[in-house]
Amino acid sequence: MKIATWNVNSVNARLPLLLEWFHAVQPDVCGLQEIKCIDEKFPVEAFESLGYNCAVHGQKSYNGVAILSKYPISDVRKGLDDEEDDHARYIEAVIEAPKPVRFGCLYLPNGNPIATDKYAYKLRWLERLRARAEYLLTLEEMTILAGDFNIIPTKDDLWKEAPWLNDALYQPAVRHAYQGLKNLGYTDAFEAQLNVSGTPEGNRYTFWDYQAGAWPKNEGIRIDHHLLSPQAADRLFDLVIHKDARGMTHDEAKPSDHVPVVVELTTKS
DNA sequence: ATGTCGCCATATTGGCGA
Repeated sequence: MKIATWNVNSVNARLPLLLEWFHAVQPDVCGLQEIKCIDEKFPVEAFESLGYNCAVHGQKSYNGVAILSKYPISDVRKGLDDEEDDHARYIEAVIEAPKPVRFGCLYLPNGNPIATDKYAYKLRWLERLRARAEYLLTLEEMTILAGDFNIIPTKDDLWKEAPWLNDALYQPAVRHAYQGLKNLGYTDAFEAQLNVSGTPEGNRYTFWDYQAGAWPKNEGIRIDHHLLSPQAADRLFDLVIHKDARGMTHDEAKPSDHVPVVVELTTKS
């Protein structure tokens, strides 16, 4: 069972590329972030024609998340909790596969610049995510929290440390909060797979900025993650970062600045 | 830090967010 996450930077601007990729890769489930549209403008029919069910939590212009699934989707939840939050950044649902998976798709706040309320919002959002993550573990289900975390977990997850020392993606408090999620009992799928089989072609980045020639210079960072509950981690079989998607074009469509990351779980009993 | 994107208002460009 293939479970993907992809920050697409506008689902409608990216649609031809997305359809090509979904047709080729055939993930069973995919979380999308930064769809940048309201629910009514999400291209449901295009994805349905490829065999996907859609659950959408959209917003005008910014943010917005969605879950696509070849299996039926149930128990859809939009938003982390009851706290007031005018950003659409979290959607969760149960994927009704033979072995059901609870899937949380998240777009964590960027938080820059760090001396502002944007950074405080990121830290608060991390506290709220931790509370939800902690609750989900009590269910003792196969659970995956995946998305654009806007967190660079370690020094190995960037090409050079200096430019990031004052960036919200690499602050000690933010990295500590990510470690805290792992301390609860979640496994970072990339780290776990790295321990088993190394990094294919040496790449571990999931994002390359549009600016300053970051992509041709391979100045990337790893910020798109899958966190697996113990029940899901026990079934981790593979993880593939689709680096080639960063160079994809399709007619007039340009690539996202993020690439898809696909986790494969075994379905044997 | 910035060589770029995408969205939107009320446009034919500029502000915003990333």
